[in-house]
Amino acid sequence: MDQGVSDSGWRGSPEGWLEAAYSSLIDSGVDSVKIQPLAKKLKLSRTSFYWFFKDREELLSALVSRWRDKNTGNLVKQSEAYAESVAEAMLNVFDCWLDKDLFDSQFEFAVRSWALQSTDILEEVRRADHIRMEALLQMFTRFGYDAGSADARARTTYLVQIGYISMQSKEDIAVRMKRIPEYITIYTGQIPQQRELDRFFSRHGYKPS
Amino acid sequence: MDQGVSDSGWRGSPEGWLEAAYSSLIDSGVDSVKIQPLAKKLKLSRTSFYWFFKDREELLSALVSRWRDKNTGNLVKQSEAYAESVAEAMLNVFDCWLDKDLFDSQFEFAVRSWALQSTDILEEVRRADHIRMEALLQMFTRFGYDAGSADARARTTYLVQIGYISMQSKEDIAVRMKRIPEYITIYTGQIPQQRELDRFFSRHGYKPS
DNA sequence: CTTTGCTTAGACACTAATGTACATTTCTCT
DNA sequence: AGAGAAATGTACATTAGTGTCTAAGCAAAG
Repeated sequence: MDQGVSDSGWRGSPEGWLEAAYSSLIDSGVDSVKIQPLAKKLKLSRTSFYWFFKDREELLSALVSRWRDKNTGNLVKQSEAYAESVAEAMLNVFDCWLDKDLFDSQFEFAVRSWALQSTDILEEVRRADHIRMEALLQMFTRFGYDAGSADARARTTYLVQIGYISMQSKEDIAVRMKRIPEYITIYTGQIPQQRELDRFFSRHGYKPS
Repeated sequence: MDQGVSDSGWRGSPEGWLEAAYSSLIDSGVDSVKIQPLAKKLKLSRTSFYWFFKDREELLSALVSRWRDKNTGNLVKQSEAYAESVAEAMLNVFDCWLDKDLFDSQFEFAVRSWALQSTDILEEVRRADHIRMEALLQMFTRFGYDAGSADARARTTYLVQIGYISMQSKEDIAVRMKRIPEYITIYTGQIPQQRELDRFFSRHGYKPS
């Protein structure tokens, strides 16, 4: 039977190590994901790690799977969601940038940085980029943009976000919300309806002043 | 007297080590910048390093200075260059993205990744982002955009590029050139004149088919 | 032809990490 | 309560890096 993460006396578990690895990865990069330090944080013996994972490599693979399953999946899903206008469709995509459950920016950045030192990861990242941009391209095409325009707009939408992530800025949600209408206008070339914005704001629990 | 980098029998020099460090940094990240491996590559004794640099830290600092001096300086300069229209001004900025002498993308990416594991570097990167975006904001303001629009456009311009860098894609110059007019249209909201594009293409040695 | 100022290399002490072998503890089930 | 599986810990061998100290090499200036 599944006995959860922290059931009885068992202090370790694959999930525990993975969680610690994740948290180390996102705030200091792959090279900080080392068994000895993780063990210290978890207050476990270093070697007990080897009961759950073959070696460090296996732990890192688990981390990549986690990233792949989360970020790309949700972005594609949001870009395919129902919408009456491009503006609304764009706002669906923007949900990802504001909701940690849909898209984990820190994770994203850490993995991209990791790609610098591993060609396997670089491959993985490129695959993700392609899938995601393709989904956005589809979205713009669906709303009647011609090929060239749709391509540039899809790229702009995606790359601005990747760039933003790469700035690692920790801005207030209100500051970011204020910029949304302008972004929509630039990306789609159309001014969003007030009711579209209101629907978006409300689902993110934001009240414009 | 200054006797250059590789004058007589002297095989090492501060420049030699710095160059090796740079090349290791841009293709495998900071953690690969280690004295022992660098010495191996340079076919020098590991310890001779300490004649030129106090320690590894000092080498890394030299690397950061190099980055700071190059990338931010040129971007600001290009954003301030003379232009008759926003489109032309944008194209001046685009020079950076196409000319390695003006802006080193790989270096940029490596430093940003480094910021993940060092708060000092993060500070440094944030300072650079601020200075650069401010310069672009100025540019849009100069051409009569209102505050909100100028801000979003400056951010878009800058972030798309940072995002692009972060994709580490190695695309053909022709592929990138084809997208330029669309980008200009999106970023500025105005269609660029053919003669403006021609001037831009020509200075980058590109002939549109 | 020797001194002086660079320049290099070898030897040492240290630290932090990896993974393996084996013994031990603790929980679960009968 | 005892067997066995699940989880942990101790000890060891190994590797790759750091920085310091010291002896020696070489090039040009005197």
